[in-house]
Amino acid sequence: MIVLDYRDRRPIYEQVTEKLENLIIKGVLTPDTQLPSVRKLAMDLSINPNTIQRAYALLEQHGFVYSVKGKGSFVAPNNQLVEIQKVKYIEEFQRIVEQGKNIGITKKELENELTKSFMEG
Amino acid sequence: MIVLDYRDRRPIYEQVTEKLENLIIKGVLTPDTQLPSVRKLAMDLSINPNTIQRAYALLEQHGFVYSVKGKGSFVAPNNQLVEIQKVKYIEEFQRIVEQGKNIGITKKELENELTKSFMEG
Amino acid sequence: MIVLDYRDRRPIYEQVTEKLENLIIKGVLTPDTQLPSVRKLAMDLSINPNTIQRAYALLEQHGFVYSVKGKGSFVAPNNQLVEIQKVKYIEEFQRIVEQGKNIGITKKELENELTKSFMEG
Amino acid sequence: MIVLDYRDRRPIYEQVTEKLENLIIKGVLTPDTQLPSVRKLAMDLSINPNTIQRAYALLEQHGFVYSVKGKGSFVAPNNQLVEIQKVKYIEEFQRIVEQGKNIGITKKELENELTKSFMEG
DNA sequence: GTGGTCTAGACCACG
DNA sequence: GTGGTCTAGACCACC
Repeated sequence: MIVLDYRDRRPIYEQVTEKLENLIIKGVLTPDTQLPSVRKLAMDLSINPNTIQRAYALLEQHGFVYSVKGKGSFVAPNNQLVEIQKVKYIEEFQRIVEQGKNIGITKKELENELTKSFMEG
Repeated sequence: MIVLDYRDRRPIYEQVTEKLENLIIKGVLTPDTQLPSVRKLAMDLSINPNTIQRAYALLEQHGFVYSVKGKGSFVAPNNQLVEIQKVKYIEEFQRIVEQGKNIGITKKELENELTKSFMEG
Repeated sequence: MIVLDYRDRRPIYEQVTEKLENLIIKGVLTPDTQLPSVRKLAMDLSINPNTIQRAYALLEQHGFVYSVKGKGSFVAPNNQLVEIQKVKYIEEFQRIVEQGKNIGITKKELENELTKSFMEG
Repeated sequence: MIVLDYRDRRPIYEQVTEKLENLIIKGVLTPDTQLPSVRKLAMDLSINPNTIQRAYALLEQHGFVYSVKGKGSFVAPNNQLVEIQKVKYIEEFQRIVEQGKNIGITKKELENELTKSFMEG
């Protein structure tokens, strides 16, 4: 379900968080579904439980998950989750566009790339 | 000429490198112009000379600058530098668009953001 | 495993880098093998950890190694590394042959040296 | 007569030395010819006289030149000069061949490069 | 424990 | 004065 990339420069817990968030947003994990336990997921990915713990904490902080002591972690009902996620994404998108303008990229060029990206995928 | 952002998660030497590369690409710093000395720029930004040293080393690696011991660091004649830079940028842009598709962003939304970004700036 | 030559004019971090690259190319260090930690290797060679750090950073840049924060540095799967290395070497070889022609060395002489070198080793 | 390359990583005085040595070995500068004065050559190359001074000192040390106080520097009668030069060169050549063996270069490959280099030039 | 960044201060080679 | 290397020691993020 989740594949880690140790050559990715980002920390493992961030990768795990992102992957799980994507699964939730895409609807693969539906509201109130129970996530695998910290220990189990840690075993599956053969990494340290602390790392999963941290990822789950982030998920909860981001509002994707709620945890019940003694029971486990569950997917939160995604009310405005997608919206929040989108807003954050848009902010990053604008940052990178700004950076592009700094090195002389034109609007046209970016639109072309956009078209290209949305054709194939 | 350069303003550091200590809240930026990236290391300082990377920020300095990027800022200087932008200045070169934009033509503010023209070929064979002498950059400020390692020590002077360090003083101006009130950071350690080693950090600037590292930034300059990166700039040299990237081909934006050539350094002569005992003389100083100079802007390199920019042959295909801008092109290389653009290619790298486009790759990153595609990565982020891909990520957007993963969370359900539509082509239309991104095009709107593009228009917005290019209006103001 | 590594022996430093303090009379060598090249900086230490470069010597370390080269030695490790050779070990990887020769297959002594195989893909995904963990390198000694920065601090340990520094102790073994009785030099400063920063110097090893720099060597490892170079190795990563050259694609010989990938580093994971908190875990360690590992030998990268060597895709075309050997080929790239060879190309660079050939370039340097041509440079030195060119230099030889400048001082009147003949092809014959160099061929003799070649034979000599490949006999002993 | 001499062209400097400021992007060459070697120090200027070494470049000057090498260029002059080559001119002497090739016979362009014949024994007892007077070299340009330190100040004049410095002016011609628009570099610091100290640098030329150092190059001339090296040349004298290497035996390519003898200097007469108050008169100037003169090309030495090249008795065994070429031989000494060759010996040094051969040593370096062997070093680089050795390095090639370390990364798995074969004798055949180097012989091919040799042939290539001596064809064109 | 690991890798990575930064500072402070020294020293070298070069011009 | 310049760039470049190295040491010593600190701190951070990560596992």
